[in-house]
Amino acid sequence: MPDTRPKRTRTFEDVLAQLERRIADDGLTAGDRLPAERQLAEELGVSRSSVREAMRVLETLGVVTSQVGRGPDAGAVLISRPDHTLTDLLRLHLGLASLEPREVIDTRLMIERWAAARAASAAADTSALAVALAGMDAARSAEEFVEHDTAFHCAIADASGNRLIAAFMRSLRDSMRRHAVEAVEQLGDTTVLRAGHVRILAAIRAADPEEAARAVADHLADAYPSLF
Amino acid sequence: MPDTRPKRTRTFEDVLAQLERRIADDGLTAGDRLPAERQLAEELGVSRSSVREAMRVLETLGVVTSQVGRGPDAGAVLISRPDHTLTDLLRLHLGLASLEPREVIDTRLMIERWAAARAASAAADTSALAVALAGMDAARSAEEFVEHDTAFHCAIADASGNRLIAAFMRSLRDSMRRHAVEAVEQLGDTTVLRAGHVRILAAIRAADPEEAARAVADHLADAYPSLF
DNA sequence: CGTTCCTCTATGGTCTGACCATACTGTGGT
DNA sequence: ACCACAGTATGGTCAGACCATAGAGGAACG
Repeated sequence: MPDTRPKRTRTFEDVLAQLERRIADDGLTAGDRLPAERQLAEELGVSRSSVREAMRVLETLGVVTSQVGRGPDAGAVLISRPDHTLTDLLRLHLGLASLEPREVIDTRLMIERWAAARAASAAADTSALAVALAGMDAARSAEEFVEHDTAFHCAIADASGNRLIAAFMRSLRDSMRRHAVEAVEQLGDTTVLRAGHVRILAAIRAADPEEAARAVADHLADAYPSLF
Repeated sequence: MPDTRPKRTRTFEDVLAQLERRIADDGLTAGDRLPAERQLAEELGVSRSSVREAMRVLETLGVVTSQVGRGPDAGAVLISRPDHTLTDLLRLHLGLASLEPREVIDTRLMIERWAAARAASAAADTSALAVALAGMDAARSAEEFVEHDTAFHCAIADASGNRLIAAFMRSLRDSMRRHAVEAVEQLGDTTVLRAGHVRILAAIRAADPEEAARAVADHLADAYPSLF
């Protein structure tokens, strides 16, 4: 008897496993539709409540989205959006005080250094970076500035070509949005931040990975002086 | 009219918001209990189904765990386990083909270089690393080897002192477990891997961050030759 | 033939009420 | 002091109902 653990399996977990298996077996990808809740319940021999709880899990994990109504777009459609999941994850665990802001900032620094270096090596498209830069120059409030600043830094992650890194970057920014606005307001003058952005962009365009990483590190030190 | 979207809010999302607010306001942390489902339903004026769906989301995000029965340990208890969430997230999105293994490996390399360097700088406790090393020497199968190998690499992340990084590392390893076993089996001889581990451990003990990062990078190149 | 309008229907979202297994609580007997 | 047993609060599940939504499909009309 190798398995002495009773390890009760709840019904919705079984539904979850069946759905995951079905996705793998049928080779379903983003855009494909899952059967309707009532139909799934009947097929699997469970109640609709259990199916719904499984759907809620998949939705939380950014794997499906649900639309009411009728037609090709209605029902549970497979998507691929890990962003919201990570954002919720970080926000909640920050709220639970089980993660320190310092840990999040350090993680962001790690990611952004890597992404900038990678973008520089890959001769990535930098047009999104330029657009965000212009947006920051036109910003007339801290919130507006932070919005374009976020776009700039997420564009760096996008330019790295790694979607997992990019999703993580977006989530880190989103979960720290409040801190970012406060930091910008405390700073008052944003010219030093602009200089940092220009330097990062130049390094990526010059295909200089090490300079890009250094520029990012220096820029974050400017943005969060209290943490360095 | 900047916001024409009615953006319907489902009941369980409202419950989620209320719960998050309550956690923040009451300063609840891991170990504290949430009210019972029936009580929450009555307090918030919603059905128990909606409360349960919200609970399922929180459970998926690694914020609560539910125990049946009665007593101090029963009911919904706040926890702090982002590990399973991240693991599920990666596994499902890999299954959906919305993430390439290459992206996951790259992410792991980024994390582990950072963690090793940080551990070296922080003069971290390396006893867990030594234990895992001994475990690998005693391993008599690829699975067993990978198990201790995972422990070794997670110990590096733990030693960095950043719990977010550590959780991410653990999830990356878990979601790539199958690949790791295959890689070890293909490699056959594990002496080169052992040498890499010894070098990493030595660098961390010598408080040499740059050598630690280099050692990790070289080691991963040895472990996944097909990807470099 | 095309267009407009209305009805039908499948969908997710919500609620109610019930029953079950579980695991502690408390009581009563020894 | 101990033990056995009924009580009870908990999450887990189910069945069935109703609602709002939004496309599908046909009917009426030009």
